Amino acid sequence: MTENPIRVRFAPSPTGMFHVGGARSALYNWALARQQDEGRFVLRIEDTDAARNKPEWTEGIVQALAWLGISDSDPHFEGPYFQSSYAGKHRETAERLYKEGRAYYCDCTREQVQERRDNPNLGYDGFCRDRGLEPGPGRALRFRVPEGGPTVVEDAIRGRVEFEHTSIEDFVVARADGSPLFVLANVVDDAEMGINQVIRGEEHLSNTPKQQLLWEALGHTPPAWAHLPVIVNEKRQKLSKRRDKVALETYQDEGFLPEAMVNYLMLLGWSPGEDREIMPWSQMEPLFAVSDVNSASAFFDEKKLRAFNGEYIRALAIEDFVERCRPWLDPEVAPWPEENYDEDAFRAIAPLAQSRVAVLGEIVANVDFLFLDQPVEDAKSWSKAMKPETAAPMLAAARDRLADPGLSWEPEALRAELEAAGTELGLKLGKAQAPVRVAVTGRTVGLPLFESLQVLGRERTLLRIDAALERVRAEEAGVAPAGADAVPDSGPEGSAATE
RNA sequence: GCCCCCAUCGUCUAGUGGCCUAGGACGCCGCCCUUUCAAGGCGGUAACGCCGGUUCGAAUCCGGUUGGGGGUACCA
Repeated sequence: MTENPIRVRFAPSPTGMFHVGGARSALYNWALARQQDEGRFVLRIEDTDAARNKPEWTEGIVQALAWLGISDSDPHFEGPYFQSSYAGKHRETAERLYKEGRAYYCDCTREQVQERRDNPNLGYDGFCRDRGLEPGPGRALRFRVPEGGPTVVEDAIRGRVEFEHTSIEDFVVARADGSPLFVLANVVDDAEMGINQVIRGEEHLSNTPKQQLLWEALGHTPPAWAHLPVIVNEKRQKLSKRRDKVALETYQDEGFLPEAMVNYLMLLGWSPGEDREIMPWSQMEPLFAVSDVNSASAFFDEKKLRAFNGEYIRALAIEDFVERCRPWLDPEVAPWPEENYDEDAFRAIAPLAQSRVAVLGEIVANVDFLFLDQPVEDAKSWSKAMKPETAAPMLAAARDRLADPGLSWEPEALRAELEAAGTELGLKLGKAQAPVRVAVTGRTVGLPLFESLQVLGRERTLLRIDAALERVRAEEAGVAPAGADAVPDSGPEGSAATE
């Protein structure tokens, strides 16, 4: 279509969070810019709304992009530019539009506009079109939409879209105070920055005929358009920051890998074909084409994202996995006392956790038993594992066997002991290990038990089994568990004890 | 209301007139493996919204219909 190198742009307004929909748009734009040596991805911060414009938010945008792999140090990256710094150009253009008769001043108030609509289907009836009003207080500048003929938008994703001019009102391009509106500023900036391909969300499709009219009025060739389908929630509504989980930062905090997020986002409306899904960015980048983007809205399925994330986590080299877990092990956020953390212990157990976490944040619950003074208190796990008939004898037997000073503290030996203890009580290993697991980790589910015990160490294992045994016996005797670590728990535990 | 967009398994999609008794992935279900939970292996469930055309032939083309969605600001 164009021989000139592609220049696309990503133009978010700084709102304090980075929307996943914006992330997908950015990625699509980025892929196109990267496909050509001279292709450029222009970042423009639309900060005209002074109310929501803080420097740190811009920083957040740059960081979020970098997280996705869109680095401002890449030669294909240009900017950031700030819309606010083009205010002069915007006003100049508005004035030019007026001087050339393409726009006129209007002193109608909002109420008058409402009253004046002769056609109930159109917002403004063009009352001031030919009144020849001069610029002045209270007068907004409206674009004179040409009479007759439709404006045809050629959209790379949707094809030809026609808008009859009778359905486009004379829209305001500059407020009474002279400040430009989005529709104008956006066009002026895009033209100024040489943007020749606009890829953005479908919510902008209805702005497009107005913008195209503006491009033409200004004597420029409009860019090629592509309107991406919106990303929706389970109710099939556009993802909104008010009610939906849309902030990229949230996913980052939970432990989603950028590789997985990028992979998933790319697939929301586009497919590399050939039944391929898990595919690194480097392979998708050259394959991507806007014309292949699906036109139907897409549901953001976190379940599938998690599955992808798990895949990527499992594919990590163990060293990498350990490093990536760091942020959640940080003393600032970890639930255990800083001095309890043991790097060697973590590294020893990490391989077992790698295939068990779907998001990195889950690493904490998997290893906390190693670093907490006491295992976590989980009433459900306790009542499920500490069955009155078997828990006490099992714990006692386990204690006796594991306390044997001659026992080699290794998974195979530990397993053999617990298995034997269980057999004596008529319990299969599955049942036999449960009380021990809960005594030691606090939970019924977790990493393989014998390796866990190995890393935890003999001392602490025995201490925890003792404590659990004491508590079980106290509960069986109908006495409320005493001691500092006893956590009162009514309902489920009481009923379990009477079973 | 009006303008515009959209429509294949629950979800994301492949499919561009015959290769489709519609393929993959996530989810879900079952089995295997198994110390819990994962992971892994095997198998299964499940879709072309509806009605008309066009055509020898339609998931694919056209019209309508229904149902979703987006936009309707002196917001971006």
